[in-house]
Amino acid sequence: METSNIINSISKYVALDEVERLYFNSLLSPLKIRQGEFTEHAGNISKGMIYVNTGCLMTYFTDKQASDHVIQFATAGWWTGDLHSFTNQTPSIYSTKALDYCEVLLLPKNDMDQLLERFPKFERYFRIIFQNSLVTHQHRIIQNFSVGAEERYAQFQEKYPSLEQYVPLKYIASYLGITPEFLSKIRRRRSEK
Amino acid sequence: METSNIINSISKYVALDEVERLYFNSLLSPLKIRQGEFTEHAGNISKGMIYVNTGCLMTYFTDKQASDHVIQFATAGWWTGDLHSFTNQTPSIYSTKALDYCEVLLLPKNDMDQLLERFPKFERYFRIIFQNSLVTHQHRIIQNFSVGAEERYAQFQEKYPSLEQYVPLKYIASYLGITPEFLSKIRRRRSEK
DNA sequence: CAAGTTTCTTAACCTGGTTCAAGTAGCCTC
DNA sequence: GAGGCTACTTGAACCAGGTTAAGAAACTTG
Repeated sequence: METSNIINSISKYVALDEVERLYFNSLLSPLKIRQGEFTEHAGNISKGMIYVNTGCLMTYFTDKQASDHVIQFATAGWWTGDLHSFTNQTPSIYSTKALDYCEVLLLPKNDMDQLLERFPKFERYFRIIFQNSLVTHQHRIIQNFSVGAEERYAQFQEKYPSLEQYVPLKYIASYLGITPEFLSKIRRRRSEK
Repeated sequence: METSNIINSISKYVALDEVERLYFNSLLSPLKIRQGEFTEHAGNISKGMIYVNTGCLMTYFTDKQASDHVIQFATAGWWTGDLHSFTNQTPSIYSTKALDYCEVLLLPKNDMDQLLERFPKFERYFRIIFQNSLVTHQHRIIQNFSVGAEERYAQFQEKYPSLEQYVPLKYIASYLGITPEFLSKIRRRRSEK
């Protein structure tokens, strides 16, 4: 069943009965996305929150100089999307692209609103998800200020060991806030030790 | 009444009845903090989430080279504290210091747990607070990568116009991720135009 | 497998921001 | 109002990381 992963994940935080499970399932649209395709595109309004079942997506921001900045990779078990556009239903500043063949579940804004209205239990789940994510984001901001690119790269590898296999290095560079050229330099420097 | 601000703030997101208001009030400890004093100290376990009624606090991280990095300023109407230490009741890596005479409300972990257990309505409030904060943090990460220090400073002034009056420049520099010396240079460059 | 496209690397040069060291200016406080 | 803090500024030397341009691998797709 396509939604068993997410149900298991939610069950770690809140206990769901049969009615809740079925209702929640009914709100999710399973999507299959080929490598290189987009689930969200900057300029459009977010279609919804995206839960990743398999594969890997990245969401990134394109600045005025037309260079991209990766803000998140999402693999199995993660939520992704543009939270601001989702919340306010305003045009998104981010795009989300599949780095891989992906199977995801889409939860549109209206459905999420109804879900939370009808079963406040899910408020708890999302509160915890956002709370944890917030901690991670704070930590990332600090790391970007207080440690150099080489160490950030090492930490990235430690934290997401599987990612480097199938994410192009240039996107990892972007996530780390450096250029692909400089990441190359780091990798070289390191291999010489 | 010391807790009227926070009640008003919550009421923007969820409607509270008299029982809920009274119970919530009973969980909050009002604290008066003199300038320079700490509400939280790195190494200790978080005492709770802190809601600012008046004044201004900053929370910062001290790295291995003993230099400080400001992650947040909190003025009236904001929550602050170390969310990671709060959630997991593990020693904090941040310190929170009053830049000013402050009046704050403390919500300890146990009390928050009980509050959420008893009145799930509050889950919704905190879910929204964290969700919004997450959007802000994502945005800050991107800005740090995609725009230079001078523009970041300009954005900071625009976003928090009142702050510069009573926050020392060195802390603003730290928040922006630059040295006080470089902020000085930026200010000079700008005043010459 | 040949041709085209994208990713990754290398190297020379450049720049935004740091470091260090000194000086100035605004405080408290006695 | 003199002495001692702490905040802020200046300038010179320096460095982490960016830019540009080119070539080498690695993957498409015909």
